[in-house]
Amino acid sequence: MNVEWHNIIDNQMSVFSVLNTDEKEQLKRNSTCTQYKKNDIIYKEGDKPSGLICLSKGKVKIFKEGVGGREQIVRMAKPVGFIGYRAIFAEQNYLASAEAIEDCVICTIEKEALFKILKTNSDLAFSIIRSLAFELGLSNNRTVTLTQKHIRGRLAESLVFLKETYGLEEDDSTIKVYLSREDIANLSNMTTSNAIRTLSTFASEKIIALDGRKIKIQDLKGLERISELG
Amino acid sequence: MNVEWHNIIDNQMSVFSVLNTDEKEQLKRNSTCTQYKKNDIIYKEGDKPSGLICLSKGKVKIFKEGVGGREQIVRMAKPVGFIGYRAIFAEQNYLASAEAIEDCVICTIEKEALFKILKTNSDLAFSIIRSLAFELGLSNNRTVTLTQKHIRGRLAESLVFLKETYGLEEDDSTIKVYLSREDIANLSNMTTSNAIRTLSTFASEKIIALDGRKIKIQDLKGLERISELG
DNA sequence: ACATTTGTATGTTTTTTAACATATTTTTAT
DNA sequence: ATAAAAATATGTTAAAAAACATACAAATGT
Repeated sequence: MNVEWHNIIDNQMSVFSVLNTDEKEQLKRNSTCTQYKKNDIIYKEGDKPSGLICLSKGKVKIFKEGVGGREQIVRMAKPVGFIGYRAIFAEQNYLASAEAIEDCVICTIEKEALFKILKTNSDLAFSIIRSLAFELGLSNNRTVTLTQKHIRGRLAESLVFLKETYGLEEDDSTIKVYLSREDIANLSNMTTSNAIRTLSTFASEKIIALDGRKIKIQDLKGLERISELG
Repeated sequence: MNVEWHNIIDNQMSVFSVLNTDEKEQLKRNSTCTQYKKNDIIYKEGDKPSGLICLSKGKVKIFKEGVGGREQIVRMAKPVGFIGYRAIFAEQNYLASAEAIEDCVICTIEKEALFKILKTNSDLAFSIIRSLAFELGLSNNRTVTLTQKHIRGRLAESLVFLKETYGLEEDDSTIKVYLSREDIANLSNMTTSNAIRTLSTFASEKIIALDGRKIKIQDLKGLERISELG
């Protein structure tokens, strides 16, 4: 627990870096950590959030079910980051579901303890306001991208997005996340068939190289060009 | 100026209702009001926000330019409400443009004055956090709707959305906003031709009645059914 | 009052993408 | 180890929506 906690709270990148020792101690006393296996559901659309979920280890997809149960991924989370923070701050139930795409460790901070500190620490409030506003910008961008770009543009953008979110392996070309073709399709608003087909086309054009779920980016500039043109 | 100000600050619906008299006075001293004519641009994608813009009178569309300059409306603002608050709180430039679709009166609160009060008033901070989180939920919903529903479903949803946002005229059926077919198309992610065509179809099915830009909803239940089915 | 532009309407064609079908490979469970 | 299930791959067909073309009406400027 302590090591996970250190990861979340004391991390330089964390919004909690603005808290003092006492405040951190308070949050810690009101938190619990849990482990999830790959493919485990962390929460489902419609559930009531009990606290702020922090991802300490592993990767998580956040998705909504649309027309006919068709899944749209709206966010890909990485450590250290929050999951489901929109619902807790909007004081609503979850509007999306979260599923572990790798084994994960998450810590949940109780809502009351968090809100109490939020009430007195304006730096934390500013941090959260900035995060939500930033995320809203991303969401509006995604709306335009997914509705206006063609299949190749959407897939190219998703690959660039995955590279920027999770980074590259030591070889400096393999995207550091291993998604099913179906997940790639659900991220890019297309059918699984079309994701497979278009990935194959990119591979035949030497823009990427495929090896199972491993995706190597061979021509980043080319990929970005396809993404921009739509 | 005073009447506009009253409209924005003292309104029950306003997030500023949590402020005390002194705080309201502070904001007022650091605000300016301007008038805009129909079709005037209030700000453009890429501009730097100078303050928090409050819409006191009139209606405004917020839109992004996508592939090939194609416009996607991401929000429709009404009085009393904010415009461009995402950018100011994310501390970014605008990611969308705002245009008056009617003659408008707007008041701009200087960023420094607003942030100063935000620093000391945690209720205001909570209000803003809740608003941003709520809006993020709407944005994610829209992403799924616009990508997954078919033309009829998207248009039906837009009409219901416009009715819920702006309400109905005294006749209890005419939507209280007068948009061009092009704007309706840009709200619903379709071409102008398809918006015109599908509106005509709805009219021939007696779901709506058209008279110029006036849209009467004749069968709300039917419209909602089409929207839900996609 | 007239010409010009802008908005509305509708038919036809073409492109894009989903749906469907069917193998083949890989993973998982027993 | 082997059967069953899931994931991947690719070809074909069908449906949806965009693009294009053209006509007409309404608003606007001179």
